[in-house]
Amino acid sequence: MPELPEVETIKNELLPHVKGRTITDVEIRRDSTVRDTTPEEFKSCLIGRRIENLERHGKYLVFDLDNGGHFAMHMKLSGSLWAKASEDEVPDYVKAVFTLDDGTKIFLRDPRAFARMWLVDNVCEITDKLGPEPLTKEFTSEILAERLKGKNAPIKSVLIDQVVIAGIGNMYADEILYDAGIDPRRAARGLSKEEVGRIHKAIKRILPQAIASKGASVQDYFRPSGEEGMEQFNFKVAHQKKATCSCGGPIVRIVVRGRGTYYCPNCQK
DNA sequence: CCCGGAACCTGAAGGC
DNA sequence: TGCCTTCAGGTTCCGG
Repeated sequence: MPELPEVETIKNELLPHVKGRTITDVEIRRDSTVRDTTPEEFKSCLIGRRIENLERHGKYLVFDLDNGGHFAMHMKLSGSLWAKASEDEVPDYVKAVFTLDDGTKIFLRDPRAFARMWLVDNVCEITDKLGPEPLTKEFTSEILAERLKGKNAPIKSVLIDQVVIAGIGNMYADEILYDAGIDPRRAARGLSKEEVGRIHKAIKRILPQAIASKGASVQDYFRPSGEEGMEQFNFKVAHQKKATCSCGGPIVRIVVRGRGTYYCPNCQK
């Protein structure tokens, strides 16, 4: 599922295909993909616009347009963007197609049909709802401690709350807590300063490593080339059904606040 | 404020 | 083998 490292990879790898290109056509194959406006208005606002840049905010991908407007996408569980020369084979489960002035087609592929896109006047509409970006210099251990302060919810739930930190989802939260050696059920406010420091260090290690691997292809994540990411092969606990930890103990799946959670009871206290 | 649950979706996995 | 049921997951919204 696209989390911060996957959306960052999509942004990085899609950019050379779209930067400076003008949108010549938009096809919406499933109306519910477009939010807050009609597919017709969405199309008419995009056709003829040049794409100046791409931004990632948390798990959101934002296209900057030459008229100062933007449109945003959220891949939710199974969305991916494929860039193809026009006559190439077409992926399945396509919900929207963008044609560019050099003939490139950008396909929104989404088997679960949860992905959404919408027009955005000001990027603040997106960033105002999000906590800090975890990979910035400003995101220190002290800031993390501040964000966790007073929260009685399990640390796993707090880490995936986009209001607390932007971009961490279910699978990376599991990997981060394994790396930090913290039981996912621990109350956030009960963590010591040293333990918060370990989580902070794990965030700063796991997310860049996943970006270097071009994301993790579990479920339906693909890069714009159609290739898979490689980070899933580095997972220690996430989605490791019936696996054994390096300590010799079993990886266990539990449910934390309704989310499937993998961890090692022996290594995570 | 905090929490739980439903809704949105449908391919895949599991049960019989 | 094949049919049927259940599950997973991010976000939003509603209700207690």
